[in-house]
Amino acid sequence: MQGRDLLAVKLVEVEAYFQEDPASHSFSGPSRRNAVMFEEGGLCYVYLSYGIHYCVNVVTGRKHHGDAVLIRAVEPLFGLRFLCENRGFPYTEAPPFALLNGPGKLTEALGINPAYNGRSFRDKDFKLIDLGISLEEEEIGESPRIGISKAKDELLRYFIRSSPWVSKAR
DNA sequence: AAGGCGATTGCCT
DNA sequence: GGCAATCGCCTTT
Repeated sequence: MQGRDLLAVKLVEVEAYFQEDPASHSFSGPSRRNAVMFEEGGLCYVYLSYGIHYCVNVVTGRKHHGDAVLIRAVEPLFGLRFLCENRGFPYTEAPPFALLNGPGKLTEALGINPAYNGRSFRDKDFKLIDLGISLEEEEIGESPRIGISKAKDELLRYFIRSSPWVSKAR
């Protein structure tokens, strides 16, 4: 974010993807699109979904091993005005959950686009931070991943049960 | 060179 | 719940 106020969100819903995982973009090995998935963990992988929306992942594996976590929903912490503006929502203190409860929605709100592909989440202006919040086991929901056609039964979607910002079934 | 399809969303019924 | 919108990637000729 350049020349803008701070934007901050909390991750409340994610999905895990692994190299040995038929549902993962990395399953068939490196390609131009998924190349960043095979870099070291801590990088940002952005791809175009359905020719319309961008989705953002955190690369999590070692170099040459294509693992990543898709960010599916976030909760606003700071910069709500910009988040609303980016989505074309009128600003209110309590915006509808539809502002951020989907992988293509949150990238639009945060302004994440293919220019972010390959960036480090440790950059000064683009940082992923451990908030140090500890959750009880039963607070973390598990479910099959959404919108995939392979490995449908794997419970690799994780979400915070108490958060109203998660995208679907809680 | 060409065609099928997807880690989605929003609108319509 | 169904479906159109939309385009780059990947696979196949």
